Amino acid sequence: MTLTQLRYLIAIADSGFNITLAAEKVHATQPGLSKQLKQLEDELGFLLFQRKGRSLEAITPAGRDVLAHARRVLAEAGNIRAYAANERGEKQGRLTLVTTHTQARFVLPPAIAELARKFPDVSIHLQPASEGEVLDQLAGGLADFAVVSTAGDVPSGGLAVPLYRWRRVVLVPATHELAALGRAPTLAELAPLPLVSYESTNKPESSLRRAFADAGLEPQVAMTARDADLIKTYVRAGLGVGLLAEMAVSARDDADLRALPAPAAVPECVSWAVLPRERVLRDYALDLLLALAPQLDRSDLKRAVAGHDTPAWPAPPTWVELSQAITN
Amino acid sequence: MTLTQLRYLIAIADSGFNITLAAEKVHATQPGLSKQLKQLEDELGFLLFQRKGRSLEAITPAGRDVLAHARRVLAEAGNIRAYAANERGEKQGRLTLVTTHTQARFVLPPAIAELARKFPDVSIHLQPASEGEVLDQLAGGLADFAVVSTAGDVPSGGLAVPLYRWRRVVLVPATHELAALGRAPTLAELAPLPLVSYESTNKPESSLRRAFADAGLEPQVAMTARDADLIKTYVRAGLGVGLLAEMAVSARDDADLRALPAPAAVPECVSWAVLPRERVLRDYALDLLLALAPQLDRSDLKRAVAGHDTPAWPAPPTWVELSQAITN
DNA sequence: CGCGTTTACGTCGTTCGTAACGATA
DNA sequence: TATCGTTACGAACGACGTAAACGCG
Repeated sequence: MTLTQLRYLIAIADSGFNITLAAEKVHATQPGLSKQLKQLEDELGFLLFQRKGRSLEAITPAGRDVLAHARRVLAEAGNIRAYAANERGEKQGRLTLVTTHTQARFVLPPAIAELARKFPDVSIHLQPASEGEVLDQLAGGLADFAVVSTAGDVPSGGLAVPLYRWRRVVLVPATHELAALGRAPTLAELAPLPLVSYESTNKPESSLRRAFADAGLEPQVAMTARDADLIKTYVRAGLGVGLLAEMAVSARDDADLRALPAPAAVPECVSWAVLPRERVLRDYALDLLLALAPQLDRSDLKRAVAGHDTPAWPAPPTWVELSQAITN
Repeated sequence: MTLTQLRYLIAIADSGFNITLAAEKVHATQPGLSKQLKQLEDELGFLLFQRKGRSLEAITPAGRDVLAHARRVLAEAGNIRAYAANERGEKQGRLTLVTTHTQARFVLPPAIAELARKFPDVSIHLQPASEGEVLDQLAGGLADFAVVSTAGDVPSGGLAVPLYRWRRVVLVPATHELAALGRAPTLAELAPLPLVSYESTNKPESSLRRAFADAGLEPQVAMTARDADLIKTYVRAGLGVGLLAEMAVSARDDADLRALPAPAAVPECVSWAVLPRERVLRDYALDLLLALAPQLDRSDLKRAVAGHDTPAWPAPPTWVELSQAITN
């Protein structure tokens, strides 16, 4: 058993059991992978993939178990390499983030721009995912860290670092009746109106639905969309009243719309960075995190990542405070 | 970076930085290890060991971190091998248990004898350790599982499986005044007498000390010893009243002594098997566990080890019930 | 001068890529 | 017939062991 064999095994499994495709991914030849796979199977004493004729058809149950362990082996080997790269002061590498659209579109850009300026040889990969998928992707080892939002709970699946607090806003065309209201509408005022909001609103446990339900009201959700840009588009089209994250509304781009605070009963949210446990992050990943959350202390963060203990995090600023701190 | 290099690294660290000694342990030559170490250091870009002249003097701080990751890599690789050996129905291998003297001397023998009969090609290694060291050794990956006892708490550091319940007994020479008592002595009756018990009694948080303290009494501990045989020896010598695990007293070997139940205020203990998380156990290890605790279900156990969830364990029998079940 | 590490060197095994072959849809 | 996996073969690389050299106590 060698690290190479395990790497090939993973590549084959991740290529849909296509050895030729896997060979390209690992920059090797197809017969090379074929042979190494056979050697690994010989050493272990059983087949890792079910053959149909000469083709690989599926992974065997035992293969699935071996694969899971192989991923851990390679993850740890990767940790050693990442640690060494940090130790050497290496300035190039990859950085993969998994996050939702709102974060990627409205929050991350300045921090990522700064990172790209400071580390021009780091290739940055944004992995978009829906609210629910983010932490799954992270658990799969596909990203260096995740950025997610919750209304209340601390996200699980890793070391959760609070970044900032934010509220939702009600967004309407300038001609809409609510535009002249001059204050936050109440839940009761919103309930009869057609709402346009995020897909996650469809889930019964969404904080928005809960807020209405707690007030004995049922919201009229006219439409849900995956991202804030779509929501704004349909608000402009007069489809309904937008209810979305304050980060998604800009004074410059959305001058034709009017934003009001959401009802007080709609709870505040917190955005978090979730760092996978047992994963060594490159120093530039911590840099990005610090750019996202200036209130954090670098050595605190390093100790938390290494030591597996969760310190008392500094209270996260509001989005308004944070965005001012970043632009200054 | 190869698995071989990491294995050599660990061997060198575990041999007190003596490459020659490490080479013997891994069945390779000394120059081979020397060269592989150098290659690994070259690839990582920094020294793993501090050199003094030509000798290795100590591990560097970075080396310590790399070493920790390397151990995890090799542990996972070992998991793959163990899984494969199970899959193949392999009947030979190693089994290392870490446990206290009482378990090794009075509880494990019949179960281990059965294991040795069923798996003659498995070499069994009992790693003795004091009460406090057991779980540390387990965490270090040095054993397949641990057997420990607690008075109340569930042991941490792995998947804790309750094996049996047991009580302590008061042991005196046949001529001792207590011998004729015919009932359990009270704490007050024991308090003035010189006691002979385990070393762990010295710790203020020991369940024995707590029982006396809760009754407003202070025990007179005349002597502590690491193992039950020593305690019995000194009880025979008239040094005091023995207070020890019921498993350690046998009707046959200790006919010259008299055993009384301990005071009711001395709490019952539970013996546990603690299985390291994230470690694949060989099937014969589970066999041994089942021999130790017949009330367990094999598939329950397998699921618990694989699935990381702790099921509702069956209530453990008392030692008396268990020893009858084993001898039948 | 013994102990332990490093360097040098020759051999062997292994891996890898190219090319040809086989099977399948 | 196109696609994908296996087999065959030759070249290159790398690992390993023996032997010798080097430093240090």
